[in-house]
Amino acid sequence: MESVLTEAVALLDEAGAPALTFRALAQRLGGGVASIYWYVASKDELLDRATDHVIGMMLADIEELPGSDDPIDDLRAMALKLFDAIVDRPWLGAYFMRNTGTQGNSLRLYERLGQQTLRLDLTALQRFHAVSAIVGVVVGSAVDLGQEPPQEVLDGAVDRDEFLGRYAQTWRELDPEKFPFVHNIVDEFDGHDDVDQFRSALELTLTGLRLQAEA
Amino acid sequence: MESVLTEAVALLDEAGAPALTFRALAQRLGGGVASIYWYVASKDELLDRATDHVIGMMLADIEELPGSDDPIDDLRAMALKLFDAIVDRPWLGAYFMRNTGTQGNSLRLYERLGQQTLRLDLTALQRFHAVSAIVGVVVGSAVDLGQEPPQEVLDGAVDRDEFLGRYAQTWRELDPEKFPFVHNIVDEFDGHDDVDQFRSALELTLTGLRLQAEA
DNA sequence: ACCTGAACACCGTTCAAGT
DNA sequence: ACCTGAACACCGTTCAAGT
Repeated sequence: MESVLTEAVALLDEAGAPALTFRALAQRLGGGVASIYWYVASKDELLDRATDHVIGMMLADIEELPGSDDPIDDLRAMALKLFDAIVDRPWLGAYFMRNTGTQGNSLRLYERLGQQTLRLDLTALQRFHAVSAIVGVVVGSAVDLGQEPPQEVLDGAVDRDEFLGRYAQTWRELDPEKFPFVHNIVDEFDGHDDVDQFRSALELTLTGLRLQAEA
Repeated sequence: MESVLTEAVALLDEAGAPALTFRALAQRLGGGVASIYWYVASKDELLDRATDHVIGMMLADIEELPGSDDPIDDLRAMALKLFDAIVDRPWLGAYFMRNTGTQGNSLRLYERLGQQTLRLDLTALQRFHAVSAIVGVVVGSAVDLGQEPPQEVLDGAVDRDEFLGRYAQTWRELDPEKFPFVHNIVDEFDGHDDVDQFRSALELTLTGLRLQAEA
């Protein structure tokens, strides 16, 4: 069972979600296709368990964080750790936090984030919404990451900066009258860093949260 | 071509992403499977174009909004319209704003959101990040919506409140020592409204943004 | 308890051929 | 320019059968 999940995650890491096939997995495990059905009932369950498996590792990372006297600083540190893990595993974007409700490591992670809000002067409803918002920021960025590489970049035929630059160029050729915003930000888009984008989005949410807690 | 997209969207609306099949689509169009390949080069392109098609309708909705003297109020109104549209089409969650960079209605929508930030006292970088953050909140909530209905609810065998209540019950049975946060918010989770959750997440981001613009 | 081979139904995609 | 039937390679899943 353990090795089924390990190899499933390895396949996902190596070539993304489409690479995780019962046949490919069986071959790696040196067995038949149908054997896997003894461990999981369906591909959905395989994906769920594989995701839960890596969330378990993320959870271990997060529990090692030092912690501070500011719960919002701690939330930021935790969210950044999550983001880092998703950068390393873009396929997670599609499955991360899919089943918070169901038992397992997703729930433990959810709890861990939520515990920081217990240290803030908020109502229970505000806490529930705050954690949803933070998870939402992470998932929103994760989805972005999950579908960014457009095959040419994966092939190494063209690097990310060149790819962004190409898009930026088509933006610069748009009518400035009709696309004033795109023209305003195109230089920022060109060569931008995903982690900066994530940090900013997170910061807006955390600022709003801090204000709410101090009100 | 137009009818290909219309029927594709109809299939997606009726039974979600798995229902959109070249064979199902061909049958609806009263033709052969291979015919569709004269209009689109692949299923990915079909999905992209179908998504762009509905984003075009969302864009029309958004352009009808009255507009106010407060750009942040306008951003909130636009984001809520987007959320409403995604509630009606949960399958959008997986594809919404997947290709902002590429031409089409996604880019126009992106521009439209961004134009509101031009009315705020921000740097170009802050504007770029602000719009990403808002889109992120929408996408984050959209993904949540896209995977919520767990077949029993779709079948109508059990309604949403009952489904949430069942989860809430398993949460209440967890050890309160290990899951203090979950216990703190379980009553809020039970029977919660998705739109409230979205509004709160959006509000935190918009509050942060307003503060940034006034700094 | 754990594994297997072989089949089934379904899928996206291609291609040579038609009008 | 537009459509077709038939095939190909691949997929998740099942099942009767083995150890």
